[in-house]
Amino acid sequence: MQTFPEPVTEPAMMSPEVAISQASMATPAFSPLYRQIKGLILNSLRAGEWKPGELIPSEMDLAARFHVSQGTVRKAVDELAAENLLLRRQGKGTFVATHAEQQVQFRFLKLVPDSGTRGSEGPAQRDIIECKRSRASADVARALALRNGDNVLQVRRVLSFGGAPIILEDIWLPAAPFKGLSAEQLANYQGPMYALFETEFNMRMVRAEEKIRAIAATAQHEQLLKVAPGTPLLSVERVAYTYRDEPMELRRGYYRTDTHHYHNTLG
Amino acid sequence: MQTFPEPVTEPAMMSPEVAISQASMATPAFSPLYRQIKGLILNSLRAGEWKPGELIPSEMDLAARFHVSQGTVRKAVDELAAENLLLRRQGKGTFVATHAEQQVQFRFLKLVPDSGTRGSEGPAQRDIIECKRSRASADVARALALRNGDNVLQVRRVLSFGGAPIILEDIWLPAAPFKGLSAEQLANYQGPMYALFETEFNMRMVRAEEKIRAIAATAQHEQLLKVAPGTPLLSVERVAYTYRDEPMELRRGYYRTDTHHYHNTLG
DNA sequence: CAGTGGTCTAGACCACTGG
DNA sequence: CAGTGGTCTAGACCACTGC
Repeated sequence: MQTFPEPVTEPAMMSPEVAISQASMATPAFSPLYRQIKGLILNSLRAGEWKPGELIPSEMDLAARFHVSQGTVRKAVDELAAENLLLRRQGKGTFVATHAEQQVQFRFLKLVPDSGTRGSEGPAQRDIIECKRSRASADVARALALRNGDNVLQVRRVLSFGGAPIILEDIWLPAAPFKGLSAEQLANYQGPMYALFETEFNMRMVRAEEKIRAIAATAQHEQLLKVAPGTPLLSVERVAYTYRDEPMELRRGYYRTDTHHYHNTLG
Repeated sequence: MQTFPEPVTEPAMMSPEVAISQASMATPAFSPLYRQIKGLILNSLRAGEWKPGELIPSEMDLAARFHVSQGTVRKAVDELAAENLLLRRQGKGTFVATHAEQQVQFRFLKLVPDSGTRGSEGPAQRDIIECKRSRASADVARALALRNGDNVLQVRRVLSFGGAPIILEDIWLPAAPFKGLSAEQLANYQGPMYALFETEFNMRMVRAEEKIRAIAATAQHEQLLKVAPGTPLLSVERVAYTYRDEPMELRRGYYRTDTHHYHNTLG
């Protein structure tokens, strides 16, 4: 494997996808070939060459396209699959992962009922309390890598399970990429909000970081979650990132934990 | 690769390590060869053939021992390394993972200061409040797969960072495997408690599940954590498991989250 | 320098899916 | 049945460690 320009055999007429070797490099950070291939596949995902839910080319095709062996492509795809960016299905092919799949309805929601599994209480009820344009406060701007006062969309909603309000969420999104998002759209859409982001705004949330605290309910919590004054609530602040590792959503969740709990596995 | 008895070439004189193929099986759950090898390596870990921190045989040696190719051993070791049971170090070899390493001092503790990284406040101070024998209550027995009233050791301790008490922990351990554990031993030991479990009781904690809730501080919390009455605290109930997937520790932690938060990454 | 894990290849065959 | 991902092998070479 050496440095060479893309021969442009047939794959459309895009992508400067050249696998760069480090033959004569002075070892300034060695990067194996499969990682370079991984990067090229990632670029195609970022560029939208294959959209969420779609089938990507077979390993053999990708191997031919990048002029490497199937094994090398395999290792690249392995890593992307481990990061939940791709989904392998034996006999069918490799697909771009999506939030719209039934199996992983609430991939980022770790709150589960104390007894039974999620879904045992029936489908979640989602009520949009409000959806408005506003200006980013200092902390919202910092979390989303915006400037103070930049336009943001602010959504507030309540999730109920088995008829009882359990979660209150405040969500902030940069206004530009989510132009046109409305309360009606949110209310009518069936499926996870992140799936709507994918199909309507071409925004795929790939990863998130959460900071969890215990707080006392304030007046607005008491009203919307129907809890007594001062009830301890779980405060879950989440920043979600896209393919490009840009922060694209800030979400502050307030969870009732009298009948549910946040579940986490430590490897 | 077929069914065959272990030739006993040289590796000591233990282990019935036979790789079983499924040549004529009616496909009742297909298990690839590398998973069988993984199981054999796991057995050696469970049996204590290699102890935490020790070097295990090279991939070539293991391949010869199991009569498979290096690539197959590699895949087995890859999975064990991904599960944090083994640790690969290029040029040196593969080691049995341990809680005693500096890099991963608090592998299971996800509480971090709001500003700065863990350790920025200096070393943690650990005060053992009590260490006593008692009998398992119904919920403790259930969590540890014991019978009601079985003997357990109960430890209570406070962790302080930067001089301030932040965490109160109640820990339950089955009495038999941890016979001899004392408050002095806990107080004198430098390093993570799980490292002490490894070296003194041959108990390696491999995995844990946590249930997180928000609760209001009670009288004992107020006193030991020096918080005002009713302060919201994070309640973290952890069950830790060994190599054999047996629950070996129940730990109820109460975290102050006014200056710290529980950090979690969602893949 | 030898020994370790890490990468890359080429080829054979297996398990699974769908037409 | 052809096409996909999944497994297994054998061999060559590279990057890193320590003597």
